[in-house]
Amino acid sequence: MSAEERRGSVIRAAMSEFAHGGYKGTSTEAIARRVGVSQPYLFRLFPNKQAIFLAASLRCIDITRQVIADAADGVPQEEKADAIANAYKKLLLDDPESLLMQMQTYVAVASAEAVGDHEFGEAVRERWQEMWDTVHLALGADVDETKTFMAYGMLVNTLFSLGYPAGHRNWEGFHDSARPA
Amino acid sequence: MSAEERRGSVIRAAMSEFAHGGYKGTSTEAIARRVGVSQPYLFRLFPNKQAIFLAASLRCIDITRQVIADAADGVPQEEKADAIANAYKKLLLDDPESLLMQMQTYVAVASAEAVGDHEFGEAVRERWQEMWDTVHLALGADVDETKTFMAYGMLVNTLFSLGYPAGHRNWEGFHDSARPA
DNA sequence: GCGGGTAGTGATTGGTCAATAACTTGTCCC
DNA sequence: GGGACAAGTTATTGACCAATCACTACCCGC
Repeated sequence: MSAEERRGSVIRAAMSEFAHGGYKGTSTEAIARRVGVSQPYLFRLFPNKQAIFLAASLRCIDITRQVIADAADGVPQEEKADAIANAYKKLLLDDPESLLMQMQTYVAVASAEAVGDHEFGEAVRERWQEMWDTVHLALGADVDETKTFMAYGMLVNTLFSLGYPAGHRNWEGFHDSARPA
Repeated sequence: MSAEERRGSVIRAAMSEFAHGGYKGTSTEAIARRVGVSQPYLFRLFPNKQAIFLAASLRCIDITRQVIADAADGVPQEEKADAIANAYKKLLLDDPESLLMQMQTYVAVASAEAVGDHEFGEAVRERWQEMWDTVHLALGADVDETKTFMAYGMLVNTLFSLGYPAGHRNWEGFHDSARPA
């Protein structure tokens, strides 16, 4: 297998492992085991653990952005907001690791920024902005509407992370499929 | 110093340490050093590391809830939303560790729930619900208004965590004092 | 001045982990 | 068939960490 292909599998494995364990709580050994290679080989493919985490973070945001873009594609303007919202809810249900990795990314950026490391945050912000802009354009480039839409998304993220069960009153008004089991 | 007082200082120290390092990234040694006691003594005051983290999480939510309650106290109904929003933004600026700890709590709950541990989440949800209800009552118990208000709060959390600098277009529409430096 | 309870420490243990260095295997080209 | 390069491994190192155990120091009532 070529190094580039291996890097791809490493990123996929890293997303799963980091999603559950976070940066510190995930060993490079665990990632290597999931990929099926030896642990030291990871350091031939990436300079260090941080680089693997960054790649996983960016990939996670890219996937989300793609889900949004696909959902909005070919849908009449007035239905785009619903289409994106439903696609995002479906993503959360079908692939809960995606939300976990997203949250892990946020705390990792916040922690890095807090100690003066801005490189990691810069890379994440760049991709995150692409996601924001994808939503913005799809919704007709209305600043307030985009902001409100994203705000509800972040609230869903939080309720989902906190494990609020289906039927809880905080979920009133959200579509059924947005609720965790 | 009494054990109860010590527990208080431990929780305060733990909030700072866990905020920056997360659960796995923070050693009990670091907490003990900040408190000024030996590391093994922490395990006389708390049964284990998890219990310290939980106490720090709950305290963090309590503080936020109190800030909200104080801000709404004695303010005319139509100004409460602004008063709470401004007080929350002030909290984020004055005490950034508070947001970090909040985010660490969210990922910790999500991770715990993902592996079938619901006790930690249950304790956090209980306190978080008190915070939600405090906002809900202050804003006049309108379900939709509360939800939108909280949603904007969660978006501010995310933008702040990602370290978006002041003046960035994503912050348009938010009050100046909500922007990180 | 002594007994008991409370606050607190030192030493240790069994385990984990990122990263480096040195070595091996396979393959393709000339 | 040999040389060169890419893919991959084993062994190791130096550091860190949660938790337990046995011990000490102080204070209070009597």
